[in-house]
Amino acid sequence: MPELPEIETVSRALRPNITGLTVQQVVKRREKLRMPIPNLEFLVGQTVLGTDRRSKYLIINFEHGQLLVHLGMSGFLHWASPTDEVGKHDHWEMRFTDGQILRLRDHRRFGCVLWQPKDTIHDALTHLGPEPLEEAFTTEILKQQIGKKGSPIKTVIMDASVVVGVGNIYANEALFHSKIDPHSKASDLSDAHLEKLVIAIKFVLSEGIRLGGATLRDYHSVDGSDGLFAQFTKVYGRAGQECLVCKSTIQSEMLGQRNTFWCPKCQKKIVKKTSGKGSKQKIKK
DNA sequence: ACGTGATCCTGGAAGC
DNA sequence: TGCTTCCAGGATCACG
Repeated sequence: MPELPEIETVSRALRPNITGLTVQQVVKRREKLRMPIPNLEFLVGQTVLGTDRRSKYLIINFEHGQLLVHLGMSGFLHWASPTDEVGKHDHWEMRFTDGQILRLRDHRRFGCVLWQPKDTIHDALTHLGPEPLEEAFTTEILKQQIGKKGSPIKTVIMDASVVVGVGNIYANEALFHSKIDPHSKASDLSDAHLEKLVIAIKFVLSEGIRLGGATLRDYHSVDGSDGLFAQFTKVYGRAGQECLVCKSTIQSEMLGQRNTFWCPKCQKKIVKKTSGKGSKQKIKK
């Protein structure tokens, strides 16, 4: 389940190895992932200038544009040599003139490969909200993005048009760290709550990156990755277990079709009271 | 305009 | 043991 920290980790790891390589061949073994893979034969002879990330898209830079690779939830890139066997779910690859092959494997096929010509923005990226780890992502910006949205705050922060890169695991964890009940209506949050939430989102994503993408749970288990995942999550996947802070039982429930975990004691449901003149924020148990 | 929920896909876990 | 059912997830689309 690659989320923002995993993509950032992949981008950083890939950069020194791929930069400067020249494409010899592009091989498409399956036409359709989540979206059709475009024909990219025009990349032959072009040299990789570097890698980047926008939202959960890995960006591979070329002189005439950018290759956007989304790993969906089960996708990953791996290096191969010409003699390596092609896996059942190796759907696409770039071969370079030095003999290395970069393969996209994605058994659930939720990923996609897109091309974005220079100085244009692909349709898939136009509606995206701010990057959570940039300084420009502030309490004020989050407040603007939320506007009058009355949905549960957890659903709202997972909406990529509000802020990108906050997947289910990080949404659960960020709400735990900010002590906000996931059911709270987004528009009911005060500036103080939003400030805590912004700090928590930045914190959990940064921690994810620091741990090299800790949430690679159903990833091919490289030794120790499971341990990192368990060490990272305070509420996600811990329904029925003790809260690590207060020992209350962690609750779980489907919210917005996603499994949601929270501590009923540490996390308070926020309800805005609109009695009489003006409105006051009140924290309700 | 906004909110909700179905859909895509498949390996592995859980249940019978 | 072997079969079936369920679950995970992000993005998109249809509908109310």
